Amino acid sequence: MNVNSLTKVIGDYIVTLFDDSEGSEVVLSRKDLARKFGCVPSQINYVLRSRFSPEQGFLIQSQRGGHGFIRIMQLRFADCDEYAEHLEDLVGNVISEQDARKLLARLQERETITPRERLIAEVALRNQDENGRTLFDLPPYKRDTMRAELLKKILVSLAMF
Amino acid sequence: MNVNSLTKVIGDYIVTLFDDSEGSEVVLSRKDLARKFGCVPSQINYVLRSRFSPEQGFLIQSQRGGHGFIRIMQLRFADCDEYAEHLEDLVGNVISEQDARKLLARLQERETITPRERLIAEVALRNQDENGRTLFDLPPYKRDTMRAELLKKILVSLAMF
DNA sequence: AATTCTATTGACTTATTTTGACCTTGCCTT
DNA sequence: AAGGCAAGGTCAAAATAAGTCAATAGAATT
Repeated sequence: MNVNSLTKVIGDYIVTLFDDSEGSEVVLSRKDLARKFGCVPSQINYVLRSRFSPEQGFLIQSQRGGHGFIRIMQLRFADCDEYAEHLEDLVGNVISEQDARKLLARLQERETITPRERLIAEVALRNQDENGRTLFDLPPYKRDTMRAELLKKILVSLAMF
Repeated sequence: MNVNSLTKVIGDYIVTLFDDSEGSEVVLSRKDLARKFGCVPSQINYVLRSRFSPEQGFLIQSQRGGHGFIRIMQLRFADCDEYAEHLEDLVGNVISEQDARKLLARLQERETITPRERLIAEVALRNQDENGRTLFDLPPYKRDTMRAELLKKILVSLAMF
């Protein structure tokens, strides 16, 4: 009983391609990849959509027809200001509890933040949320904007470090 | 159900999983766990909410759908309750901005927390303070108690040495 | 005895992965 | 230039699994 979904396996494989190639881009063939993992080609699109989106720091370029290909490029940032800006875009003006947690998890997985840093952030966010709910009786939308504010402050402060 | 509520049994079981596993994380399936203990799946959520919260030093990451899972990470040593109590005393029910900052600085100097961790804590505290002042127009005393609460939650969640 | 906190349950909701049928694009051959 | 073939793209349904919420039940506290 395999605990990993095919999507994860393929996603991990693509990440190893990045490691091996040491460049910031990887080119692959949808058909071949699908055959390699014994799945339907559209599964590859799903992997790309769910694991290599611009949100997650990747850009994808592809070509159909005879000599089709899929190119995945990893975004890089010139300086910490640019990175901070990217983070602010990522969070936006409003963010749900779930999305905030997912973002923190992703950052931790990528070793942008440590588990302890993530823990502090989560505790701070939860605390604010709880106060908003119980003390000030704030509507969900207000809490979502306040969550975004706090999360941005935290992440941007770390980006500068 | 004094000593052996199902919740306690399941919580203890999860703790044994931590002992058995080498690392500081455990991955489980809500459905299987529920079946193992003959309860409804949502009971597992209750166990997690009540025993494995970030405030208690755990982080939870989960995924729905096919190959769904629940991953619990333990970020502090289980037996620091004593020290945690000490921290609660240290912070007290009320703490000024200056004292909070001094405490964080001291902890950082002692290398109990890293500079980045201190930064997150300060950002969170300042953010809460500012909201309290500008958004809710809270009196200083209230802000001092809320500051103490947040600081304690953060420090206790790390429960460090 | 009343209240309040903690636990249990289940109906309903949301999210993720997998699969396949059908669509679009573009090189290449005729 | 037309048509064929070889990519890749889209979309939606099915399968699977977790989350939420509120009603209830049970324990503990006052």
